[in-house]
Amino acid sequence: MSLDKTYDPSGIEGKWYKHWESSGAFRCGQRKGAEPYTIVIPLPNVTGSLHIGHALNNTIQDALIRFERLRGKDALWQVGLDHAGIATQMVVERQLDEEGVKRRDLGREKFVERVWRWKDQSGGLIFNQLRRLGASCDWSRERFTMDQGFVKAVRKKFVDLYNEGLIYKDKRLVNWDPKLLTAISDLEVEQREIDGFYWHLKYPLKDNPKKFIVVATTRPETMLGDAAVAVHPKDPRYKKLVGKMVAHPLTGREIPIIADQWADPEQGSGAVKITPAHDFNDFNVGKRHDLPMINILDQHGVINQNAPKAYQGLDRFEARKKVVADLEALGLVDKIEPKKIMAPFGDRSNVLIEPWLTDQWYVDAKTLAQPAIKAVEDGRTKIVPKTWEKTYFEWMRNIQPWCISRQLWWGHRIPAWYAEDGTCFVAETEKEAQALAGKGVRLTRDEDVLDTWFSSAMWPFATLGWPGETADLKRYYPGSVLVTGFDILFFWVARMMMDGLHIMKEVPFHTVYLHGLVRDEKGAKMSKAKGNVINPLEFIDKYGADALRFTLAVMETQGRDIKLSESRVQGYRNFATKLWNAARFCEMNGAVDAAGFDPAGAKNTVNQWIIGETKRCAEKVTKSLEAYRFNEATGAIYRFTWGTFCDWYLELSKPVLMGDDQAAKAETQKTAAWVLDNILTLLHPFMPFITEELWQAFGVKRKADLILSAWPDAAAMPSYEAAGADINWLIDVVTGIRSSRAEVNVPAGARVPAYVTGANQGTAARLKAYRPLIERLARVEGLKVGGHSGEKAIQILVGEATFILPLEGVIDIAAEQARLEKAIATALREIKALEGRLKNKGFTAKAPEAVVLETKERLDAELAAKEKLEAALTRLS
RNA sequence: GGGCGCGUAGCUCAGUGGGAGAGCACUACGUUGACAUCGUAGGGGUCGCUGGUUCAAUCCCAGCCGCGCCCA
Repeated sequence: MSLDKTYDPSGIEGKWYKHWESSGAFRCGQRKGAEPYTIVIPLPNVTGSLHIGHALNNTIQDALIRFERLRGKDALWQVGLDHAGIATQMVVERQLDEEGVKRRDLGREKFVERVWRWKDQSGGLIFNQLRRLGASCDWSRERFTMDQGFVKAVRKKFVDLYNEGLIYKDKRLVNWDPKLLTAISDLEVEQREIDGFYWHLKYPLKDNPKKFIVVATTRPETMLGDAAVAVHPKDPRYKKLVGKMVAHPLTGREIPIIADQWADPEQGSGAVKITPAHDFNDFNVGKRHDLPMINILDQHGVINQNAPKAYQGLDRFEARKKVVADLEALGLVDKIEPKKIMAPFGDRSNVLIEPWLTDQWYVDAKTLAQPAIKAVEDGRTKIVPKTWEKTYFEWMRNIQPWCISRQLWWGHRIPAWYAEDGTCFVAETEKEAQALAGKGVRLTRDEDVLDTWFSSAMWPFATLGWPGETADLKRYYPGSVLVTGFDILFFWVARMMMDGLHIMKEVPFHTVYLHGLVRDEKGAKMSKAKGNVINPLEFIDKYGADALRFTLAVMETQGRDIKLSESRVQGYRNFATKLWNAARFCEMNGAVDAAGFDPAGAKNTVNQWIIGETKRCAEKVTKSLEAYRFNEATGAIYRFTWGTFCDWYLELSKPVLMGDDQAAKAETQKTAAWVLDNILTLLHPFMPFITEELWQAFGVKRKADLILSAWPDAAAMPSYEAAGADINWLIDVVTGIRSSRAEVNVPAGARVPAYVTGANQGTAARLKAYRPLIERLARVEGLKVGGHSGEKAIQILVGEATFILPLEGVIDIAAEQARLEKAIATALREIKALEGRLKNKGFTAKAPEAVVLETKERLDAELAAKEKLEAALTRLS
C-alpha cells in the first residue's frame, strides 16, 4: 500500500485503538518472566468527563506505560472509577427534583437502587474519552470503588482500624454543610475572602451595668451561644476584669471574663467573645476553661431551642440581622467596621460552612501519618519534583483527626450497629455484630456512609485482590509510580501512603510524580463560570490525539503550570504531518524495510553520521523519560526528527537514493528505514497513533505491532564520531554559503560558481568527498580549490578555509560590504572580551586549564577570522 | 502572618558558574522530483531591580519590587 498524500488523524486513530484493545496489547500478565511495572490511575469520578487536566495526567501516564512496555516490562495500568459520594448523590437528586420527587420520600433503598441504575447507564463516560486520547489502560481489570471487592475491603479496613483504636467515634466540632446536610472534611472546605464586618459590641458588666466590655466579632448571631469573654492574660487594659462576670445582653446568662492566650490584644478591642459550640478556636478555649458548649443551630443552620425564644426558628442570616438590630435598640453597638474576612465554603455546595457540634467517626490520622512521613524521609517513596516533599511533610506533621462519616446515602455504609442502650458494635457483617452483642439484642445500623476517599485510599491494593493474599498483589504491589496533580497530594496521595504502609506494610509506589495545572493561555484557571474551559476532545477532533498529547508533554516541565494555547497544538499537528511526509518520502524511495540491517557495518559517511545522531537521540529520550523530564524527551525527538533527519539526512541522501551507485543506494535505503523505525519507536509513547500507522503502513512484515515492539538500544549503536565531524563541517559550509547568499540578495534559485582558498589537507579531502552535496544544497556549481582572487566576491569563512563566490554583476556590493562590516564588528567585540579575560591574572591563575585553553583558541580563531574579513572588505572596495 | 514558586525575545516557556535558546508570531525570498500543515534566510533580549560571593554570575547568596498558588 502507499501512504495518502495528507495525514488524517481521524481516519486512523479509532482503527488502531480498537486493534490494540481487541488484540490484548494493554493486558498485563502476558510476559511471565518480565519485571512488572504498575501505575494506578487517579480515579476519575463516576460523574466526570474528560477535561484538559485529565488529558495531561493521562498523557503522562500513558507515555510512561508505553515506554516501559516497549522496554519489555509487564505493564499494568490499573483503571477504574470512584463512586464520588456527594457529587453522585447530587446528580441523582437533581434528576429526582425534575421529576418532582424528594429523596427522603423515595426512601434509602430505592434511592440507592436509582443511583446504581444511573451509574450503569451514564457513569464512566470518561472511559471512552480516555480511549480517544489513546490511553492504554488494562480495561479488562476495570474496577469501581463500590464493587463487591471494595465493599469487603472497606469493611475489613474499618473493623481492623476500629479494633486497633485507630478509628473512633467522637463529639467534636465538624465542618457542617447546612445545604447538603452532612459533615465534610477539612480538605473539602475552601477558605475564601469575603466582604464582612467587625461588629464591636458592648457587653455590660454584672456588678456595674453602666460599665461595658467591648468585644469584636464577625459573626454576631453566634453570641446567642456565648459561654465567656476572653482577654489576653497580659493585657493591662483588662487585668482587673478577669474573673468578673458579664450579664449577657440577649440571653440573660451570666458569663465569666477569662484570661486566655487566644485573645489577641492587637485584634479589635482585644476582648473576644467565646462561643465554644460554633468556632474551632473557641472550642479549644472552651475545653481549656471547662466552659459549657451551647449549640444554638440545627442541621439547617436555623436557630434552635437553646437560644432565647425570640430568635428560635430564624435562619442564621436573619438571626444575625435581628441580633444586631436588637443590640442597636439597646444602644450596645459600639461601632461597625467593614472588614475583609476569611469564610469557609463547601467546595461542592458553595454555601457557608458551619462549625457544628455532632457525633462523627474519626480516623487517627496522626498515628497513621508517622510511617508515611518516614517513608518519604527515607526515600522509599520519592516525590518528583522534590520541592513538594516539604509541603507533604508540613501537612503530614500537622495532620488533624480525619472525619470520615458522611450523612449521605450513596457510599459505603459504616459497619457499626447500636443496641437500644446505644452500645456500639463494629463488625464486618450484621451477623458478626449480633454475635458480639449477644442473642436477642435489637441492633440498628449506623445511618452514615464513609467519605469517598476512605475507599480510594485503598486503590493500590484493593484492586489487586486485598484482603485476599493474591498472586496479583505479590506481583504488582507496590506500584511503580503515581502520576497526579499536586492539588490532590493531601486528598489522595497522603492517604494512600498511610493505608499502604499500615495495611500492606509497604509503600504503595516508589515514585510520586506531581504535575501542574493546565490553565488557559492567559494563565487563568479554567472554570465553567469563566467560560475558558478547553475541551480536549475538540482539540482531538481538530488536530488529532497525537498532537494534543505531544503538546501537553512538551509543555510539561517539572514544577510549573501549563498555559495551553491552540497555536502550540497546531504546531505539533504540523510536526505529525512532517513525519508523515518524511515517511512517504522513504516509501517512495524504497526505504521501507530495515530488516537485517547492521548499523555497525555502515560504510557511507552520511549514513554513519545519522546512525550516530540516532544513538544520541535515543540516549537523550531514554534518560529524560527515566527522569520524568517530559519536555526534554519530546524536545529531543522533535529536534532529531525535524531538524536532523528531515532537514539534513533526507536532503543529503537524495543524490544517493536517486543515483546509480546500487550498493550505496541499498545501504542508504536500509539506513533511512532503520532510522525511521527508531523515530517511530521513540515517538510512540507520545504519538501512539501515527507511529503505529506508519509502522504498519509499509507492508513490511513486522515481528510485532509497534506498541509491543522493542525500545531502541542506544548502547548497542555505534557513535561514528569521525563521520559526525565531517557532516557537521559540511552543514557549516552549506549554512554559511546559504546565509551569505541570502544576505547579499543572490536570487534563491541561481546556481553560482565557488572557489576555496586556504584549505588544509583535511578540508581538501572533505571538499573532494562532499563536493556534489555542497553543490546541491548550497546551490553552487563548479566548486574548485584555489583559482580566484576574491575581488568582487563574497567570502565565507568555515574553519581555516575561505569559500569564495565570485558574483560580479550578480551581487549587491554594498550589501556584501555591510555584511562584512557587521561580521567584523562582531569579531571585534568577541576579541575584546576574550583578550580582557586572558589579561586578567586571576583568570589565568584560577580558572580550569581547559577553560583558559579554550578561551585562547577562541581568541585565535576570532583574530584569524577578523583578518580575513578585513582582507575581503579591502578587496571589494 | 507562614510556606512554595515565578519574573529570560512580541507571546508561551526551556536552560546553564565560563560563547543567550526553542515553539509560535514577525520580515524577506522561494512552487529545487516527501511536505506551503512546507523550504531557505533574517530581525528581535540591560536574562525584574540593587548589592554580595567568585578570576568569571542570567545561573549561587541577601535585600527589594511585581505576580501566582497553598496553608493559617
